[in-house]
Amino acid sequence: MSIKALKGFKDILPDEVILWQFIEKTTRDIFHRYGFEEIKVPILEKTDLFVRTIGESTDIVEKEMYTFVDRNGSSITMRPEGTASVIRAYIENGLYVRGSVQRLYTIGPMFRHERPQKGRLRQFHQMSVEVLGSNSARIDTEVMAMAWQILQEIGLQASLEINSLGCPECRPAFKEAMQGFLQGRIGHLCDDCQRRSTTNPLRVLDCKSEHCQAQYVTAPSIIEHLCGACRRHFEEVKQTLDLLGVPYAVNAKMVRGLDYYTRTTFELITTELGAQGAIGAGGRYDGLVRQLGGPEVPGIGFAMGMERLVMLLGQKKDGLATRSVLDLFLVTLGEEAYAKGFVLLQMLRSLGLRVMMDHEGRSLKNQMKQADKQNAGFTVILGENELANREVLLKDMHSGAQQLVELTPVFEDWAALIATKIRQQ
RNA sequence: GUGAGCGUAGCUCAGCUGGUGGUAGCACCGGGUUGUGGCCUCGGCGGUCGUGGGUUCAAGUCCCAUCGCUCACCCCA
Repeated sequence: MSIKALKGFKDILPDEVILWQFIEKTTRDIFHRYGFEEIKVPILEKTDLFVRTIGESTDIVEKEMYTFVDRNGSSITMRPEGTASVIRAYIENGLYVRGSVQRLYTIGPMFRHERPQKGRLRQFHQMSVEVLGSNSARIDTEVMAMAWQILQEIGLQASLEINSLGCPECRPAFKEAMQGFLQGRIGHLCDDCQRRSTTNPLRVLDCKSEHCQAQYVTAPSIIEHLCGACRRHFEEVKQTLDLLGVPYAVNAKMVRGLDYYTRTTFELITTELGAQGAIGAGGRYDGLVRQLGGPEVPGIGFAMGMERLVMLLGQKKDGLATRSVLDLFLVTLGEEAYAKGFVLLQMLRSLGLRVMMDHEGRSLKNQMKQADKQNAGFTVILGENELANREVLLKDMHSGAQQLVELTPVFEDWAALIATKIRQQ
């Protein structure tokens, strides 16, 4: 085996795909129930799109993007996240209409050149939603309630943590307060926090060092620095979450990695995934559309990591991962039966049955084994005797019971007769 | 980018202080039934011990390098 997949790029094999399909189907269904429509956007975009939305000094832009020069010399990037592309499409296609609210979702791969580890890949997949055009705190709540419902219906445990990052009105004051606070104890902080205190003072709150966290107990709280409007917004979000019975915890120290967030931010967190606890995250980004050259349209969205959901679901291993099943395996004996069987096979498929047969010239016994391996519900045995008598032997593979099914002289009717018989069982 | 651990059959792994690669499990193929699966049983296929160099009479085992994987840091879905 000489050529292998790239580091951080994974094949998803059939057994695991079953989990993916279950999650995707469940999630799509919920998206639709909440009035979301699917949008498909390109995987490649101009580099500038991500630089301008995600933020120049974020880790994603600084060192994680798959960026290269296109044949015409322009810089293009494989998307590291979905929101930027969706907003671009929203503006470019004029999806905004005065007073309208768009609910969009998209599912697909994202790319970040990071060092892979448990729950972190270079190509990973997200299901993400965006609501564009509403300032209402109820939208924030709806989006979080939807995320919560998805986990419920998939059958996963996680906790919802929320915070408010304020707006351009109130954040500068908090940033200043934070810097002042850090200045006073800069010598007691870890190297990372010393660096962050100038580059991105809010980030220190995320530090995992116990020593630093001990310092931050008395740090200024963003929530206490919110302006009146942001405060009222956050209060309404909390109240309406309570109203819907969605459990959450306020985490005033939660910071997000993308620069565009304003007001409400949230994360769905699990402790069962090693170091990668976030299985979904999002927030409000009220200035983003305007910043990209669109109208003054507020937005909110979130993304869930497919691989992390799949991993969690896989860990539960409660028999959900049943293999795909064949309705019928067609067993033939002899040349003539094989020829007739091949035509019958196609006719049965046209009638909607999942049917397979053997082309390797295996013995009856071996064909039965194949049927078993494929998890076939039934086998139909078509041999010389059956052909002569115009009948087939239908065997229920679970009970082992078998019966003769009488056919007619008209070959074209056989498939329908067999299909009917199977559906009666 | 930094650190640690691990690379033996398609997969999961034994292999002690160096002394001929395991009747190992799963999977796969075939027999035990001249037309019948699962269970059982018997047999078979299957390995450049990641790669290259070194030490040694002798290296899967020790040393060095290299590649790969994994986990963690950073950051994030």
